[in-house]
Amino acid sequence: MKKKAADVDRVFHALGDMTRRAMMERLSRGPMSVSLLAEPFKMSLAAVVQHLQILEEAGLVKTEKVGRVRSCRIESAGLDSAANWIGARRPEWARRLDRLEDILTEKGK
Amino acid sequence: MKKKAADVDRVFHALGDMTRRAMMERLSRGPMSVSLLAEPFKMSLAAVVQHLQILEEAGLVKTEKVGRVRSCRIESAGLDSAANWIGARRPEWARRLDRLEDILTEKGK
DNA sequence: CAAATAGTCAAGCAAATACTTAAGTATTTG
DNA sequence: CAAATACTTAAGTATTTGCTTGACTATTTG
Repeated sequence: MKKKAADVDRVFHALGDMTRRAMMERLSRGPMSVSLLAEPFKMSLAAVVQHLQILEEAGLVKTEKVGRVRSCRIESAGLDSAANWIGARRPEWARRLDRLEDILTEKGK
Repeated sequence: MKKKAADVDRVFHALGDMTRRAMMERLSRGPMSVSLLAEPFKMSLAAVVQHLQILEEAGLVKTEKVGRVRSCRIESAGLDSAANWIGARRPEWARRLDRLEDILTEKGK
């Protein structure tokens, strides 16, 4: 159940890029095809696909090709491993505050 | 209270580098001087300081110079903004599971 | 079945990044 | 006060990265 360091590395490296984070942002609102995903970006489709590959290798995105269209969606495994890494490095008192905040927010919602 | 996109960018960019994450890992076990922090890395002290600057600009590390030694420690502001970004993009069901896990873990400790 | 669609692949280039070396500045310490 | 310590600064190099272009492969659609 332990995550390998190399996996965490891929995840953070992938999220280290502005464009790739924007793609995650887009995909977090629902799955879509490669060309629809690429639409708002001022770059070639090939470039978008290259970013997509990096996200996929990091376990942040899962894609599936049906016919001639490849559908992309967020895979939470990657984001989970990033969240865990951060959680483990944050000082204990900060984590406690978060938990408090979670509880308070729960009520508000 | 809202975080600027540029701030989140700096944080993820900073954490996107292997060496810088290793530094965070080291600092998460407690504050230390620059040269002690640099010790396990096979690179010049100057290179370590450059990484340190990036971490500091991202709000991930705070440093203070006393006499001739600069002391470094983790600052949770940066990690918080990264955690928030991830939390916002993870599908809702994943976040709920996390909260459940938190509650369960609380008992175990 | 021809044209359009949706992506794939590979080579190459320019900018960003990580790292080095070398010389310099404060601050201890013997 | 001289030597050692703990960085600091600047300039240059080499690698990595993001992106482009152009040619190519499937899969629809009219």
